[in-house]
Amino acid sequence: MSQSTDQSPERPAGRAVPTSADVARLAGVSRATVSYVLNNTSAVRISEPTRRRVREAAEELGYVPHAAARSLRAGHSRMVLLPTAHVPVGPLYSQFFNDFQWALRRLDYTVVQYGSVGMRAEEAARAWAELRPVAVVSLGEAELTAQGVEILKRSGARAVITLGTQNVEGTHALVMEQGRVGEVAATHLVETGRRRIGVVIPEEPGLDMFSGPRLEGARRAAEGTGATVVPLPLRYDEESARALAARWRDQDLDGVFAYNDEYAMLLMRALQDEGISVPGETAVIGADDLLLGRLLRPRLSTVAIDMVLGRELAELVDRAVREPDTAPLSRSLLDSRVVRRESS
Amino acid sequence: MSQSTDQSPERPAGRAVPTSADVARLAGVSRATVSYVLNNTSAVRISEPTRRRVREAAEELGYVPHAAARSLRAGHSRMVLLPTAHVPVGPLYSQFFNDFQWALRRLDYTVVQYGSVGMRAEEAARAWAELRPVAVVSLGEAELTAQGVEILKRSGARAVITLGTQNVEGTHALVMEQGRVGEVAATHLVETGRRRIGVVIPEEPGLDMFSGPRLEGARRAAEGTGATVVPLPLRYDEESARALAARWRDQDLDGVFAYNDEYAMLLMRALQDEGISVPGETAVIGADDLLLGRLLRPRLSTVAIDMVLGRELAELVDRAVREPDTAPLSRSLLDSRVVRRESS
DNA sequence: TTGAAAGCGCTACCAC
DNA sequence: GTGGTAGCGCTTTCAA
Repeated sequence: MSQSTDQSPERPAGRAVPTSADVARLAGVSRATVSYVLNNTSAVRISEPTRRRVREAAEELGYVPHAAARSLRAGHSRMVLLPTAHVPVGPLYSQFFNDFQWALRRLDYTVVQYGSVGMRAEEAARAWAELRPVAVVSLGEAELTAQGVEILKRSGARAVITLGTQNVEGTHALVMEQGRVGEVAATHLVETGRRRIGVVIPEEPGLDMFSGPRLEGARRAAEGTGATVVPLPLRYDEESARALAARWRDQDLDGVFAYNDEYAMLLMRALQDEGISVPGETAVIGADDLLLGRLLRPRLSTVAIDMVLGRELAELVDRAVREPDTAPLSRSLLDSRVVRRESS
Repeated sequence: MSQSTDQSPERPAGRAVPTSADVARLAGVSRATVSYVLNNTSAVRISEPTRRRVREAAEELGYVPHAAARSLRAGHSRMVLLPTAHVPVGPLYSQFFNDFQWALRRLDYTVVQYGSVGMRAEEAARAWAELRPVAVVSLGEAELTAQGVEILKRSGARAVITLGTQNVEGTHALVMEQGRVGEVAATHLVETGRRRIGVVIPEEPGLDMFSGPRLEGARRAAEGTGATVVPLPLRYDEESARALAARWRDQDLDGVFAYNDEYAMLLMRALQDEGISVPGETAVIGADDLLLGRLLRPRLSTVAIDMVLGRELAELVDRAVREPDTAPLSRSLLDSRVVRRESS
């Protein structure tokens, strides 16, 4: 809005952007005919010579239809909006994410990622609503309040789907049951005889939504077994790991679930440097089943997380769009299982 | 296009999406006034009571302006389109990416990521052009031909910026000089007395655009020094690494630049398992300076890559948009330096 | 088989 | 101060 907004006096050498009217003029037909030809409208028959003239004119001018005008006229779009606060990291997640995008594309949706870092929940929801997406799939890092959902639905979104750990009112909640990850890890440690179990909580921001439920899951698993669970804050650097390892024996820990394989590798190295034997004195288990964990000695035990297929999820989105009134679905997106190697 | 496209007979319980006309009706004013108030248009003075009535009406209806209609009217948008074929991996890249998005937002652009996996170059360019972005910043994974650039510019894009390894005609090319990475790595190996230098080439798809230039850079560095460079294809799994290590002595290699730290860790483990001492018999150097590399024994030498600030790049984009006629800028986005630890 | 025209939601001129 | 209204580019009904 800061620059001159009317027409385009600052458009230089390049001639103005061609519209369907330009194509019509060049082809010597009406705009209606142009539309029919370029959209292959079946309800109307256009002679082959006309079709060719229109196509050639469009080609010559480099005509590309204006999506905004089109969806304004149609009254709806097929845009699926994916708000992302942070680009998700990790091969597991990004693989899933690519599949998901690809599958939505195949279903003829336009997938648009909208980075919403540093906006408050409601403000962000308004920004998304301005784009009039047919569906919003929140990846969970971007927060979404009941109020935000209301705004989106009022502005025409036919499906709001949250893909995370929380369960927001009025949405289809696809839950990544992070608790299960902590649960299977802790169960494994308990069953192999550990009694004082640490659970690493990353201090890095943005991970709380995973680490919290994982800790809770671990607590659940320990309940009634006589084992205790101890939260262990840890920054992802060597200094922090060293400090934690130095206090290890004071805390009398004999097992640890280290949030994921990366934190596990960091901590395991620090423990070994401190002279604490793994798995003899302390068992260590990570999560994500990274290849790198297999390269350590001892090889790192881990929780493998099987994520639902992107294609499957895309179909869920499609169904939610087509039948907005079906009961909000709520389903778990991941399954967790222990892969025992040598560190536990 | 597949479903009934006119009006919205399938919109159920929820009343129709409110427009500025609805707000005007409820507030008892004209649509023009609504627009003035909600946009804080300074050229026109509206009485305070009227302003309040309009605001309350908008609030009550849950009115959110329609971005497509707005930009159609304005004749331009402030959308910056970021086509992404694959979600970029690695903390370095994603940090940069987040900064970049955030900075563009601050400059009042709407940042939209458009996943274009599985489209051919020209087809993708048309899809982007339909959205009429003011700028397109290609991350390099999505290919962009001279033809594609032409389409985008014809459809009103004021800046097309490629952020990658290639230099596409007609764009502002921000080059990530991957060659430098290979060059400093190889130089380091040569200077520390290595003569038969392997360069790992990942077999995973999508990495060629990095690995190719890195290999070339290594070749450049070796030139005239008497050292030879040997390309080593490697898949990111233990089997492939084991096979490569088994052939190691036949190839008479005494140093290797392993593409990045992850491949380096994989390979180093395989070499050690094969009884090849590192760095005694063979030096190993990776790239990216991952924390995990420091945890190995020997600690992994690496090439640290300093990426330009996202904010800086966002300003470049802004300038390119405001002055589309300035000479295409071409600048290097990264600087590389060797971090020598124990593996080389 | 083709054309004329209405109208999607919005903003910015020009009257009053 | 406020309202009427044209028109951005497109699709689709209705008429010819």
